[in-house]
Amino acid sequence: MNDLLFEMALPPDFRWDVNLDYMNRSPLECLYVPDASGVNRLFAFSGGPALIRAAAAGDRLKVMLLAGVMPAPQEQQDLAVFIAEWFDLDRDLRPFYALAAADPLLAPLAERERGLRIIALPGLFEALCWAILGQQVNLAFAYKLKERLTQRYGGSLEWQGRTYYHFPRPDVFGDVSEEELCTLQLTRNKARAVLEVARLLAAGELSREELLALPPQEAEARLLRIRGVGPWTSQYVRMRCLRDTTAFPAGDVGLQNAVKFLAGMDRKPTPAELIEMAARWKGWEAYAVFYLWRALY
DNA sequence: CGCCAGGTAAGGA
DNA sequence: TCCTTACATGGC
Repeated sequence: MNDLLFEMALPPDFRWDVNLDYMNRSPLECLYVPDASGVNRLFAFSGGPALIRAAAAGDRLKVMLLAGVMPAPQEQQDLAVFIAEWFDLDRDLRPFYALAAADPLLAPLAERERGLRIIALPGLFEALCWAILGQQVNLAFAYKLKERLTQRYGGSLEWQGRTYYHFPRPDVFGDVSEEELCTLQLTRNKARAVLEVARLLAAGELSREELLALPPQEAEARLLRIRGVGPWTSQYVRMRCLRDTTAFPAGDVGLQNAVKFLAGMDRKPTPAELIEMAARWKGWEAYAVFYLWRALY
């Protein structure tokens, strides 16, 4: 099966190969599978899972169904929205590039990575879990934790000798205990936080729509009320899920290392120093962070 | 073995 | 408000 579902227009200042390079940054990623020309990802539709492929052709992005159920018309519209958010297709990056060109740290990166978008995590549950799992552990381990969570509780579909997974839905954690998650080597705090987020989402006490409707500071405050969600996690979720370009995870050790490296410092900058520095990137702090992260690869 | 890793909560000055 | 400290485990 290789049905073309629809095509999407790609904006200026977008380069598919650069975004694919980003998606190829870790072979441990379990929620999508990029290759030389496109990316495959499993989605959960009402009729069951479907393996979707996105691949660029000129200034269009082709979205195909590789295997699984045919999504209903409304689901295809939702899919188009998801993909537009995933690759931040509706963003006009010209102001960011104008700002970056005059910035000593960003200028070389903006040139090297030109056309890179913030690759989003549009699902709030996935985004919160990914942030929680990534707290205070190296990325390789965080990917393994995510893979274990996904393989045990998510959905899957096999296609051409490979198994694809989608992230679990929050409601499947209703009867899961902290102890059970601890066997996957989550710490007790991570297990508790994941279960709490799952419960809030399943109960409708937290939703992406609600957060998107709030002013950034109030969305921030709502996220911080969740035990296990601190400043870094809330900023990270604003940046990667709510797609707030002003989010700035100042406590991020990857950001600290990137700035230390690029600025030739003999120590990591403090969060306060980074916040001061971020004044140069006003309105585009999240993009600055995303590009600065790329300096580490 | 020791240090670090895309932090957070809790306790105390 | 601004320090400490415990947590907890893999990667290198």
